[in-house]
Amino acid sequence: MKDRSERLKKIKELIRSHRIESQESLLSLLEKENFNVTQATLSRDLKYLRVSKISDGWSGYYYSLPTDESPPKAEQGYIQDVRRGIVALEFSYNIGVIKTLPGHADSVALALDKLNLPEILGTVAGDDTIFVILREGMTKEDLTTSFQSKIPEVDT
Amino acid sequence: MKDRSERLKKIKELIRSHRIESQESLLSLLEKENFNVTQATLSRDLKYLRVSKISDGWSGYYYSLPTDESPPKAEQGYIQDVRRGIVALEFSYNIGVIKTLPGHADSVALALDKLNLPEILGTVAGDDTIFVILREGMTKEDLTTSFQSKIPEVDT
DNA sequence: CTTCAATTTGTATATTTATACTCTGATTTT
DNA sequence: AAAATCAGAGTATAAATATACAAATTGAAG
Repeated sequence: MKDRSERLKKIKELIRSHRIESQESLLSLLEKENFNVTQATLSRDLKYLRVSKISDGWSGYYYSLPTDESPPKAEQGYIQDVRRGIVALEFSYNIGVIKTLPGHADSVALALDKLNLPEILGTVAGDDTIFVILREGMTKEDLTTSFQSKIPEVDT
Repeated sequence: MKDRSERLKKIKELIRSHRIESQESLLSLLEKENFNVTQATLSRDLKYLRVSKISDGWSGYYYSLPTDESPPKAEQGYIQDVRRGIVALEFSYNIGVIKTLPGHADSVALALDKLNLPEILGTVAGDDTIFVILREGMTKEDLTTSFQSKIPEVDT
């Protein structure tokens, strides 16, 4: 059927470009694109597409396409929310390494800078990786606390 | 703590060797091995391990370890890229600075990333310079060892 | 040994996701 | 054209999973 495959395509596109943490939020993204279905259908679509929900090992979960479906396509970001672009965050001493969706490091780093978090001395962005240098005395915990209090909501 | 890491190890082992379709069934496998925990703990373990539940596309779901836990694929091509591009490598604490031929930083860094070396937390590339952040506890020596085992005949 | 802070876990529950059942409309068969 | 078959989707609900909170445990500092 025509409608279904259109929808499947759009779902893949959305998953590639956004950090999506639940079927409900994916659902509302789809609505914005004028695809109106229920959560049940979405669940079936995701099963069909072999999409998996994986952990960033830190603050939550997000959907991901199977590896042979997620090519390194660096596309223009419509990321407004810092958290939405972040795929993983780990620390080594005073340096944090953030992994983002491909091509999104730049915009996420910019957004991070704008937050003016006291813990952050500076950032450097590559394509899908950001280094965050912490100020002396600041810890990973300080940052995550401050971070979560500044970032009001997740997804839409 | 001792118990936890034992358990995590066993969980990885079980996931590698069985098709596991729910936390409950994983739980009972663990019980047989004398690990007694609740579903909640298991959920947290799986999050920590970044285990994901994936669909086989038709009959159901099963747990799977993240790809960098499973056998590495064809990385031979990347190895050549890495070898060819590196001009110098020096460390300051947990940060390595790699000098490359002009304009090559990007491709070398990409190749480095693909190697998925356990010592490397992340990289960011400029034009002819790459920063490499080491994981906590890892040293320059660990990296060069691991590096040379994957890439014979490179001086650092 | 005590105290304080950090980690780990269990309990209870909320949230999220899968699915049994049913309906609809499209397509094929007779 | 009616009957039979089938894929897709909605509804309601079951099943699975994540998490807030409190209790327990460990480790470090005095």
